[in-house]
Amino acid sequence: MDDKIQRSRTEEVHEALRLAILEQGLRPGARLPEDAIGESFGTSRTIAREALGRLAVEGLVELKRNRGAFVAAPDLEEGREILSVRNGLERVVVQTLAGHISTQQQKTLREHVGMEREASSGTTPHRPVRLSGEFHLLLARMTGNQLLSRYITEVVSRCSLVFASHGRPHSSECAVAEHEAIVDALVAGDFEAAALVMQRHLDAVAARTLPPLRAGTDIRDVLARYAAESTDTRKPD
Amino acid sequence: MDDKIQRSRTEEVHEALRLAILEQGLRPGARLPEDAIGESFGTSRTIAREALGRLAVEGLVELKRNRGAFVAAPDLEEGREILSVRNGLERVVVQTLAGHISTQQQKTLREHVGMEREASSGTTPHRPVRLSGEFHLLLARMTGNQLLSRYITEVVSRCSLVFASHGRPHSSECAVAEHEAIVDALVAGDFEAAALVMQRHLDAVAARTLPPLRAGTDIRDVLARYAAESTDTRKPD
DNA sequence: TGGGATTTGTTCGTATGTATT
DNA sequence: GAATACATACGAACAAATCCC
Repeated sequence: MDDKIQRSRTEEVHEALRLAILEQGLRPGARLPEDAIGESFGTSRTIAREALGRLAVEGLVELKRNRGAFVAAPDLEEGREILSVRNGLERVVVQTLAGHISTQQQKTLREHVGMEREASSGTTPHRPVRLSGEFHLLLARMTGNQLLSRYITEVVSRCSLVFASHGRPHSSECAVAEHEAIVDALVAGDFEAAALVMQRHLDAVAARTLPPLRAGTDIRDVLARYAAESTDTRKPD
Repeated sequence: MDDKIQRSRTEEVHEALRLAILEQGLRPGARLPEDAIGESFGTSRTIAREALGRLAVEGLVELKRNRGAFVAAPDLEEGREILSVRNGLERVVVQTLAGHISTQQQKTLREHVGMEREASSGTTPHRPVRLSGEFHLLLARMTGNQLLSRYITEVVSRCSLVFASHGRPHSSECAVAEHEAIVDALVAGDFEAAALVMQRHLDAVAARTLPPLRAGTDIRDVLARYAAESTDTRKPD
């Protein structure tokens, strides 16, 4: 018998696709035909279809009725929405964690930040970005709150997608320092301080990646925030 | 041709099942065989299966490998986790809304609270509960933030499930007064005040339904929060 | 322990709807 | 504007796993 846990075929495909999207092997807007996916993974359309369905729930792919699946291409307005939610969730994380960091956990966090620092001087392009995201996932998991972990995973993934769609390569050095400050604050145990550092960190990330709104960018991106003023939530298609 | 929007068969079943679970037509722990569902809705297993998959992502049903689907039966620890997350999300809601309530929106909210007040003196058992949940959904939708709406929908649903599993019938009169206070605070535009009222409201809800933690409760519920210190997230099955 | 009944996991074929020339 | 090409929506049947007697 296998000693690795039996994982459904669907979950395998789901995870693989997810990685491919986040690593930008599949770019935002790319088509995802069930046939092609099934063939790639040596399975049938049914599995591919189910995996796509779950990715759609997570917001990583967009499902268009009778037209198929596409890698989600969130616009800047959507990016701001996601960051707004993420802010609230990360606040819960630091609230839960502040003053309850074990020495073992502290060690784990310090080591991770160390890896980030190393990677930041390396040449691989998206490795620092991935590590940066994993820092937040690490924190979320330490809360022991499964739902919180799931949501953080989701918003971090979607943030990556937003950056992939609109961000230009940015130096992530400052992010490392900010992560360090977060760990310090959590260990110190002052919740308010930790919350503030976290919020400023996320604001900084946002500023680095969603800043422009300058001339030359897609006009629709600019208009979106004004269109959002009207509170209708239904979108015709 | 139909003038109502074409909705996929899957979505119909998904929504119907969801309602059935929330209205407690299907009790927590109940089996959900694909066959039976398909037959009930006059469709095949494929549709039922997909609907169940999505409900699983939302946390309303639990999928056991090769054993089928069951209505989720969250334990008290899970209930606290959900409420913790919900607290953070609702905070974002009031943060976004405070001071930005249009007169039309105010009217809508007042009317809803009015309905709640009426229903609270009625005899139907779960109607006040549903209305109470819908109040929060209403607020979430008013933010215009789609992700936030989705998450709030999910946590509100799961809270209902927690209450269904562990709550005893509780008078919801006080909840109406609390909802009123929230609207007042939002209209007044003081975010901090609104956040405080919202948090106290959720704490009150929690206290009414998940109060114990006294001697005699399941010890594992108490220990779980300490066990969370160790950061392993995998559960064997 | 074992075998039959039941339920899920998966595949593939047909119908339907959308985009394109 | 109609016909063609293509991809999805849905369903029926087979294979494998689990449960129960």
